[in-house]
Amino acid sequence: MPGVRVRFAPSPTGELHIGGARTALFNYLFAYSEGGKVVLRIDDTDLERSRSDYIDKLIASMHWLDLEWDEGPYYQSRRLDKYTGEAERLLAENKAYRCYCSAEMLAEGRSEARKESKAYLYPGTCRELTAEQEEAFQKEGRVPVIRLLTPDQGNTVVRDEIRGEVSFENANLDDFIIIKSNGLPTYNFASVVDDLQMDITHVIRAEEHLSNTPRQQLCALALGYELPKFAHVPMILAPDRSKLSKRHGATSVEEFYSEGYLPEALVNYMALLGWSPDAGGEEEIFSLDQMVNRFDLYKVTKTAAVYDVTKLSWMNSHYMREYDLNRLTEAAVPFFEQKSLVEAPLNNEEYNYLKQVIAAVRERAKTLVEMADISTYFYHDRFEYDQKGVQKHFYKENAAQHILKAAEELQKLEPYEKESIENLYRTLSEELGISTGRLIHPTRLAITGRTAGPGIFEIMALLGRERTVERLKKAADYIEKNLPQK
RNA sequence: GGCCCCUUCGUCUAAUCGGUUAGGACACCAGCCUUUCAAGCUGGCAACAGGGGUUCGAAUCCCCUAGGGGUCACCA
Repeated sequence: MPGVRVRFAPSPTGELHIGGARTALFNYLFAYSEGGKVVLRIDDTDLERSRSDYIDKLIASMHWLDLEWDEGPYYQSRRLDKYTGEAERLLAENKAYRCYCSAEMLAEGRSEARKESKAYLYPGTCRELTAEQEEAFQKEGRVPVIRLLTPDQGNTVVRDEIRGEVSFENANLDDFIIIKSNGLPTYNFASVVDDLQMDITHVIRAEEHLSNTPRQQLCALALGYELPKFAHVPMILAPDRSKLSKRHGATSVEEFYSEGYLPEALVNYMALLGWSPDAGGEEEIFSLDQMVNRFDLYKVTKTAAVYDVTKLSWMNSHYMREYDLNRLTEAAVPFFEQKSLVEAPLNNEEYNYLKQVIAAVRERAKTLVEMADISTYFYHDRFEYDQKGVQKHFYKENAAQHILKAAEELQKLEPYEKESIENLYRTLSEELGISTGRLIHPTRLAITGRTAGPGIFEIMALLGRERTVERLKKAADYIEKNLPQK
């Protein structure tokens, strides 16, 4: 389908939400799977809530996710003449009219309707104002809005690429506002004008916009333009099936970044929320390019998806294992910095050490934050011994002597490296007449404070002879002092 | 409340024209591997919201009910 043009049109009133990010993703996947183009448009006609720092953050998040675009960003706030121009035209063609009703009057009507538990529809009070009446209102200082004149009868049918035909009764649609009294267009009008003028062929957006679509079609009809195709993708819900909000943990792309998720994992996870590639496949790991190749808009689900952090975590740990080690190291630096383990910029030696640490721990962490967390003992020995481990490994018969003996031997070991350390431990345990585990477990506890972690010989080699021996001695000391008298 | 959308394992999902032991992934459980933890491998648990139709046959088509979500702004 040549000539496909989609747009992603966020409003800069907050950080990029996971739902918005997935909408952007689907737009991206669809456009490029069809050889089309992506337009980025900033819908910033709400002066009260739009903030320029959100625009920067939004764009930064898009780049981080690697969701690039071909055109834009365009800003609605810089295209205001387009909307007023089109509105003037509708006015001239008698397809729209000025309305002088005050916000107070409307609010009154609404609360009235609420009492009767009915939906409020603007009654069309100003539909047939005479020139004299308008002049009188203007002299009073009333500033009008512009409303679209909508049909009272018949139906407006939305042809949705995902949901099929959805029919709305025009009687339920009132003469809605297209230009506010401050001269700015409303969403339903601005987005239609832009979609039409920017030659957008497919409007792919969240399901919450489905109910607005008939209004937009009415706008397009009045403007005399051809309609783009619509596709409303399902929403993303919180685990309790309510709307996703801050109380459900991370919801914005930025938060996922700072919690230590990799962009590839987030993108991969989001894609699978509402879409799945060819049937039956066991594989669920896809790069952006692979997704583009397999994407099919018509296979997007109709059902809202519950966002579940567990699967994202699994996916993230998968990407951490598979990532190029240098890239992973670079991605990890800020997180190690945050824990005061390293200080950027790292010199060569520091970088190489960090790289080795990461190689050792990467497959044991689900996020970069967790990775930094479990790496602290590679940087300092300010750790407590895990108490369960102490019971289990330190208070065993002769544990202190064993550790001390190992320390002694390690001091003399040449060369001091992973393989030779392992050999030493194997022969030493044999000499002592104990299992290698009896030596290994207390050693791990002594030099890491933990009972779990990477291969112990790898840790010892990485830590170096000095720190290893020192920590072993310190542990032996601890055992002597704390060993319960039996 | 009106209008609109949706409903398959706990979660994400698959099932060409109606005929499958209803498949996969995550999570969970068990076993294997192993110096621990992970990872990996093997196996297991687990779903068609409910009720009516249509049909030889329904997860799939129709209707009703229930539940969830969205929307009803001079927000987008």
